[in-house]
Amino acid sequence: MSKKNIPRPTESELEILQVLWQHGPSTVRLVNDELSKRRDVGYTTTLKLLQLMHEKGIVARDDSSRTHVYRPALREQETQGQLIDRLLEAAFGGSALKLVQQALGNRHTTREELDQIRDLLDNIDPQAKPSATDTPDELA
Amino acid sequence: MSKKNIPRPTESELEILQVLWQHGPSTVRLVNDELSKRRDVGYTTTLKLLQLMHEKGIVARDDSSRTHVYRPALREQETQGQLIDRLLEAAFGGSALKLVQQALGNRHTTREELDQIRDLLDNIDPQAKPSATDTPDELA
DNA sequence: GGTGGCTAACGAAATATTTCGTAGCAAAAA
DNA sequence: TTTTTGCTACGAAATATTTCGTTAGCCACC
Repeated sequence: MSKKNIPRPTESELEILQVLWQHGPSTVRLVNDELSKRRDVGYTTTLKLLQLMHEKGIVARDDSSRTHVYRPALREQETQGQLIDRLLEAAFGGSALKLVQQALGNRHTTREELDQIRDLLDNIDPQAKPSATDTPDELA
Repeated sequence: MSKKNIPRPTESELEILQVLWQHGPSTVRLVNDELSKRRDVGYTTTLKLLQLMHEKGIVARDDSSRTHVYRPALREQETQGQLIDRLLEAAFGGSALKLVQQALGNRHTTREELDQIRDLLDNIDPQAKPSATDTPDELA
């Protein structure tokens, strides 16, 4: 029993998850206020969504007091990872390279961010030299 | 009139688009055969999907002969770019950096791919040295 | 010139997603 | 205590997505 029921948040659900990830445990009111900053959405719509997410196990809730408090039941990184996997399969034929190229290519990215990615690359593969000769794969 | 009706392919539609991008103009039969390699899907299901995609303008078709031939009406790169934008907004709060970190971090990527990404980075920002001092932004 | 094999066109069901209105209850305010 | 306010639960509509069955036409072949 490693990974079975992988919840697949919908777009609306992700919107809410982001609020919860960012603000921590929140009431319906708070979540709705946040969503309302971006678009027009009714209170009961947000409530219903949170209730459905609760049923699906996407969020947990504390209903000990009259005003319930919801919190994410999915970890941000893990969820993001799954979403990338989905997109990778759905649109990039599984090639992470293409995805990254696309993400960096057609987009305005600051030099600072580019540097951070370079650091990341170096951490993933400390052997490889940035741009010049490759280290031989086999050790004699 | 720059960008208005941006078609948003569903997951099934993307599956089909990938086949078309990969194989070029194709008959329903061919598309369905490809899809069938991966999962169980009826011929008329694929047909219907292609017809709907045609209505939506996601694919174009040549129906001059009895057996229609479909081809993508969306460019692969452009579509992939939009999908990344979507995901960026939906799950990463707009941070391309986080997305790339996630894409590269929790995944098995070959050294070759990592090197290609390094090249990409150098191309995007030819000024920056891989890790050392930054070039001053302003010219005196 | 009838039959079998393909193909497109519909119509429709099953499911998933999004959005609210209404009702009932509890707590706070008047 | 009455009124007002705020919250949850529930039901249901509107829409979008996925999946097929059925029907009818075309073509090649026997």
